[in-house]
Amino acid sequence: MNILEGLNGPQREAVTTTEGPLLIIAGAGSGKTRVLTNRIAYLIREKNVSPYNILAITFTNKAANEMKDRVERQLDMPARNMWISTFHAACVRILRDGADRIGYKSSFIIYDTSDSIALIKSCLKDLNLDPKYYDPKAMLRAISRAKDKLIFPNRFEKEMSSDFRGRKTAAIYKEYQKRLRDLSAMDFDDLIMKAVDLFKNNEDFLAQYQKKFKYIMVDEYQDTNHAQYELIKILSKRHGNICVVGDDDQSIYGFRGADIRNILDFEKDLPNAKIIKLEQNYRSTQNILDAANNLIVHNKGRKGKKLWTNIKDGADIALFEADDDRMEARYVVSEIVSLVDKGFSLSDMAILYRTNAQSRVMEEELAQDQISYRVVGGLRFYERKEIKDILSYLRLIQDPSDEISFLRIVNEPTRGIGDKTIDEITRFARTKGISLYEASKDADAASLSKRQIKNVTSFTEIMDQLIGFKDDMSISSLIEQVLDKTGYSDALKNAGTPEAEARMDNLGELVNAAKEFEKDNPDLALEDFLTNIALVSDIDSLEQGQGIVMMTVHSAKGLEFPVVFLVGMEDGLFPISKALDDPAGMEEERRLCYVGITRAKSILYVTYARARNTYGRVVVNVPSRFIKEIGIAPQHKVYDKSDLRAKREETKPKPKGDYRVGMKVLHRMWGSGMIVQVKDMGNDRELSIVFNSVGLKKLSANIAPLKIEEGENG
DNA sequence: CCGTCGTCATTTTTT
DNA sequence: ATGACGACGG
Repeated sequence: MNILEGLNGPQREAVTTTEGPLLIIAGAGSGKTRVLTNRIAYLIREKNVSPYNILAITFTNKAANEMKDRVERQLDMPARNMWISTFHAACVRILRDGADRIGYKSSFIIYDTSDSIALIKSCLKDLNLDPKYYDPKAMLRAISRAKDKLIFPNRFEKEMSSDFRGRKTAAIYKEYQKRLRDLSAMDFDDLIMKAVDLFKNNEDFLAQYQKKFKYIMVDEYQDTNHAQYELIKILSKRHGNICVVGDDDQSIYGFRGADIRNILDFEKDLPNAKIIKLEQNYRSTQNILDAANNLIVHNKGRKGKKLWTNIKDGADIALFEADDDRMEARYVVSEIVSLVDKGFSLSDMAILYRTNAQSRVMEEELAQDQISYRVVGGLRFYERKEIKDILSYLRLIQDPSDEISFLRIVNEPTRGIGDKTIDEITRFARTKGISLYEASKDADAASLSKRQIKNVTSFTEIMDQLIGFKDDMSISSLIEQVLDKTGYSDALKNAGTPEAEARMDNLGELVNAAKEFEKDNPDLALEDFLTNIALVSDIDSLEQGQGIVMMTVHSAKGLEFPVVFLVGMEDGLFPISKALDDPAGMEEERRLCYVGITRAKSILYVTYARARNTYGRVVVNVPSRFIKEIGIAPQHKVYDKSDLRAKREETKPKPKGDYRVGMKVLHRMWGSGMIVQVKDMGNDRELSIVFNSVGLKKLSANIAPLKIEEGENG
């Protein structure tokens, strides 16, 4: 079997252009992964390149694993020597190798967002700053953006010194980095920034890697930030064989520091670069592609390309206007049922939305009809409280000097160690220059009461015992021991609530995950398990299973489904309200919508609701401007909503009919919108409705059954 | 020190 | 609507 067989012209060229810088503009569904895997196979088989010399970077672990599998299948040999991984995973590997050169232990731990926020809070306390004014999340965002741009604390300080707040932010950044180092911890952004730093300051170390990586490939290049760009640039400097694959129309991570200029300016950076466009789409029907093309031409800053396909027109795009979010969900469910009747499988379908919060109504209505579903993302598994608690125990076992983990679980479950005791231990630890855990072990020496000493000692005894287990026990058994010895299981069992039961189930899942990990990586230790968990996301484990999947459009990037429901297409939701008066943001929303549309292979549904429950309030919206841009004619499909209405009333009886709009303005909103108070005469209760500016204009038309009374405030 | 009550933010998107 | 977090009283 020939590697070039079945490839079209541009694809073939992309596979065989192995030397020098190459930019592949790969439209959605243009066989990008195939090109990348074949290119690797071509390098090894035809060009006699050693797998050892190849570095392939993908965006998600899922994509990395898929690529690894496909390469292995194609070459019929294990890809063990090849680096196929995400930016973050590759950097962890590099950093563990060179950690000592930047003053880190090679066993450094990786902080996720909530760990980072906890640490920022702790820094604020030390710096005597009010978290009300210096919002930890906002601070972390600022720091994160700086790291994306490789701005270290010193430079940040210089650049931000013009105002008071900037100086304080710089101080927080500085303190945060210092604390991270003391804790031998790195956050997500550090992984990239420190890897670049390590290379820049250690020529011999860099030379080693430059020599090794003769051929570098980067997938989803449009989503790289400046730091990632620098990393690639520095690594590829020696051999110059850098191949990046991306689609400027699918750049959707600007909020995370992704710099679309990386792709738009590729030729400027590398004047001898070759550019290949893959414009033939093998995924979707012509109708779906037309929709996508119609939409994306409204964006200005793009390289410009037009997808085409040999696949026939296919079904019209279905557009549905629901009265509210529940009816929208009802409609989706009824369509799913009829598609299943027509022979579609649930696993052929996906519901995509802009925000995670939208999954809720969908879940309720799917459950109502007993349709199995899976929600990807949202409250991620590894971010649940009980999971984080147990992981904190594991981290503390791994590294007893980890103070954030220590603080998280000293009193979880409650064992009588409160703020007073912890303050005292902290003070003691600081004066002696030891870690909190060491200080606890020396509780007698600290000025603690008898009772406090007893509580603290019982904690350290449990911990010491667990630490003793570490080396001669599997990870899963260790987790079971943690659950048992710390009393965590007992505390949950005693609670006896259904919610505690769910937590127990999740912990069971964690034990399973550990068993799975042991099976796949028999030679790896606890440290590697923790690293793996820190870098893995739910989407990575999305497998062909039963049930319809639900996820955000962001999560769906890189995936495809025969049937896609793109729901919640309303101005203010998609595009999100924050982007409404921000041209760059609007373009990103449009690209996001483009990603959503192009996930569909044969059937695409677009739905929106005129009113939607948000923050426990009813919000009246207008259809998304993108619907017009796509050019879906409303007459594509006409539905009789009466049975949907009936069904909705049946499942969730709502007050009907005779509202009285009091027009008492509770709160004036952005633009000309407002919140008004409404009296529901049917149920004798009051509720408030939010009207945005356009919604207000259409008030009488939109809410025909409502009787509007004279307002108090006009 | 522990639990309960009230207040507040949350809804952008994630490695 | 719901959950996280801080303030209070037992």
